[in-house]
Amino acid sequence: MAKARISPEAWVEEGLQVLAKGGPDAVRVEPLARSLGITKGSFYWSFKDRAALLEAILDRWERASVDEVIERIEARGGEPAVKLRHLFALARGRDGIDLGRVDLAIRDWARRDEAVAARLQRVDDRRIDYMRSLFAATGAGELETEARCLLVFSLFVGTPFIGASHPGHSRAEVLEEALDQLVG
Amino acid sequence: MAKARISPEAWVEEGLQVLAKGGPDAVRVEPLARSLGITKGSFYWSFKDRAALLEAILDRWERASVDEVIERIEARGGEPAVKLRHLFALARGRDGIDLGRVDLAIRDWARRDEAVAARLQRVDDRRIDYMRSLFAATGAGELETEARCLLVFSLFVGTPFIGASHPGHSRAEVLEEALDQLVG
DNA sequence: CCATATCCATACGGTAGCGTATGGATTCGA
DNA sequence: TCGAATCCATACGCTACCGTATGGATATGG
Repeated sequence: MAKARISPEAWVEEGLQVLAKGGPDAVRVEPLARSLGITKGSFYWSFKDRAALLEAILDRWERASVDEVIERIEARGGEPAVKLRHLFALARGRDGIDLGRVDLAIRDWARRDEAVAARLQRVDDRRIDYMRSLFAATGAGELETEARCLLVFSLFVGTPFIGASHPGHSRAEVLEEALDQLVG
Repeated sequence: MAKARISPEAWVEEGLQVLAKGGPDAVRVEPLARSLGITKGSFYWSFKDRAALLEAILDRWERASVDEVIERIEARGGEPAVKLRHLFALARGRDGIDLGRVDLAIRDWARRDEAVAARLQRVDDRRIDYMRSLFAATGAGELETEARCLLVFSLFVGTPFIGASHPGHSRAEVLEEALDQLVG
């Protein structure tokens, strides 16, 4: 759209949007250029090739979905249970980009790309480390804590994938109840 | 590989494998033909086009991952809690094909294709209906039951997506503990 | 004001897959 | 056994995208 000059970050930002909506296979240079109202000549000035863009997208995702999220939660403070719910909400979305969808796309992507899988493992470890520290403050057993981490995390990951309905209740209600059972 | 003639089912079977490994974008006619040791001339005899194959793949998945699974569980019988664990295991894999991976690929696919989303919703509803009937037999509250269904289901869906490790415990251990907390 | 670095448009060759057309091979029924 | 139906190979045109090359436009500092 904008006739103005495009920064490398703009490619990454647009790439995140497309990744969220269509998966990594949909992140293509020429369509991206078209939706930015520009040609790919610009792209190959800023990036070596398509792979370099995907790298940059993953970098941006990692920063946004771990560092910045934890930073915000800690800045806001509160009880561990509050922080846990805050974590749940904040990891979903932020600013313009839908972090939840990006997250899902990357999880699927990781299943067929080792480098992405390694990066995802690092990200998940860091998130669960943080979650564990919050659960630990509530004084639960070790294995029990681990199980709750997995439950909360899979609730976070799995829920948006699930297409079922709950007769008589909204998904939000059921989610709320599930979190109650887990974090009190 | 086989020089022999190829049945339409063989295309679907191979398509499921590829879908599980690489997602719907990887299900392409010519590569599929090559891995079957044949050319696409055969394909366009049995199928109208690529979309028809994807349809057939989804049909096969729906039958295998709902009807056949529930059928087997009921045939085997047992306590509801046993059936729930049985369901958990059986929905993962069967015969040659890795139903768990297919499931994940389709979930991601549903995020960008309405028809697939509708079908997934139908499948998930049927699975959760069955699960609800099992939980109901344990005499839990309504909303609590609904929450447990969502938790078990998201555990099923989310776990294989999660790349985190659990210091001191294996994933299987943690999963076992989580299921204990949910179904007893 | 001009020279140079920066950024972008256009054109090109190359690859991969889709769907069609056409004819050859193989199987099957009468 | 011999048509006829079934199944498959090959060749073709078409589209979309990747990455490169080259030159034009635009900014920027001296």
